[in-house]
Amino acid sequence: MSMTNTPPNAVLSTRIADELRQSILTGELSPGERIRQEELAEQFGASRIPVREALRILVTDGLVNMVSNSGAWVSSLTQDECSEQYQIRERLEPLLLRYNVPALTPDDLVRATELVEQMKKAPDLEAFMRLDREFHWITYSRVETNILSELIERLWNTTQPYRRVFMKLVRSEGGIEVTHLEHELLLEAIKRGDSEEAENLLRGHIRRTRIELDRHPEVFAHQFD
Amino acid sequence: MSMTNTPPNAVLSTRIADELRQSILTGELSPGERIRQEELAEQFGASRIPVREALRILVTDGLVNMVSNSGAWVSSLTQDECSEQYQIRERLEPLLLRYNVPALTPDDLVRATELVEQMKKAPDLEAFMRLDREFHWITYSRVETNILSELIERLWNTTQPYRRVFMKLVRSEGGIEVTHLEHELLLEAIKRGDSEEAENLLRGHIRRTRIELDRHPEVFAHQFD
DNA sequence: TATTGCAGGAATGTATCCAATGCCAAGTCT
DNA sequence: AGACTTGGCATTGGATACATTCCTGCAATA
Repeated sequence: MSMTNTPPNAVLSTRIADELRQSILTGELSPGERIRQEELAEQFGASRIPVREALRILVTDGLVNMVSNSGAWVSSLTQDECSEQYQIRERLEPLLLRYNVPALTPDDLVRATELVEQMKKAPDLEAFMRLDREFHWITYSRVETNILSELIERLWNTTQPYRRVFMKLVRSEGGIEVTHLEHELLLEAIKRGDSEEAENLLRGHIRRTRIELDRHPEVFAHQFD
Repeated sequence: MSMTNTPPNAVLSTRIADELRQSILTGELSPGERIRQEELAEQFGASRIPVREALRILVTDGLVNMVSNSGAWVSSLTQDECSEQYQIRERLEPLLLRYNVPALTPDDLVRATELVEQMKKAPDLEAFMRLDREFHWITYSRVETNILSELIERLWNTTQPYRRVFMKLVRSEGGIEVTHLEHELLLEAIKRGDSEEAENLLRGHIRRTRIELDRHPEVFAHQFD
């Protein structure tokens, strides 16, 4: 998972893009929030040119929207759009998983097992989300797929802010148990090398989340900060 | 289908991007071809700034690759990458079709029927591809899906150069008949409102093309012009 | 009172100039 | 002769300054 490890001496625009991406993924910047070029330029001690390039990079990532002569905003999703993205994930992630199952190494499986256990004892939401992301990503990144993995990472990223709010809700209601069970079943199928069953379980895992999410419109209540 | 109708007085960078996109889609620019900023700037009578913005826009479209301090190229695909994109399309386009089938109007169906007939008598390859694209797009664009349709248009665009070469091959061998039959069956299923069957037919249509394409490595022979 | 028109200002878009990077070839050392 | 270094050139990256667009608010008029 590329998790945006800051390149130390890279080109300025990509460094700014990475910083911004992290700010969005950690929730420091919220969906709908306005982004002013000049403000950012000052903040980074740079001119507006690399800031603009950075914003365009984030448009590519789906994390920012730009409108001509108007400005840039952190991408925000309506409930329908978020549901749509989950439906796309339902169809694509099983495909990526199928590519990977035969290629996973014993080390991958050990690590994945550890992660499933650690998730059960995750102290807070951020820790859980990080572990969850790493777990799934291990099962996705053994085979190098140039387009599919990027696409899916993008979908994870754009839906992350809403997943955070949603998980906070579900977690406080104790409704996280099903997720652990799903992870265990999925992991077992992967260990057996049963790609087809793994695909089905993963589809169901994503699908259940989508359907639960569809029942929580309040997650999408406060658009436009 | 947004087919890039040049906005007359739009922002310069987007106009340049649109022109370039057309050049790539029509085959005027080939995959792997180098793109020099200054050259383009001169060609458009502009400075390099809007050219750079245009290139970033095309990166978002997947039509251009940029490398820091090195340059930009028209995106090129290996055979594996192209096959991967087709597999993604196999899973996503049926989903988009399912959204649309219940919403299609009688006019849509009339137009789609016309297009299927016109495709049979298409005088040349470019005409066929244009009609084919319009046919499928009619069945995709009645329902407004914000992410899915963009995604699929992007996949169509990035694979277009290879589809062109491939179709030239198949067409000259008279192997286009199956496509016409598939289109007819698909259209009939849509007319009946049978979303599920339409999904299956569409998946098969894309899948067959992918498998045939997999058997023609010569399509990907001349990378890097 | 509602609507239209006109500024004024703030933010984005573009041009020009300069800096930094990377590639390639010529030269030098071993 | 071969491999490493070095300099120059072509190209991209960034800074400053200016032009353009859009939005907002006020005022004038119907």
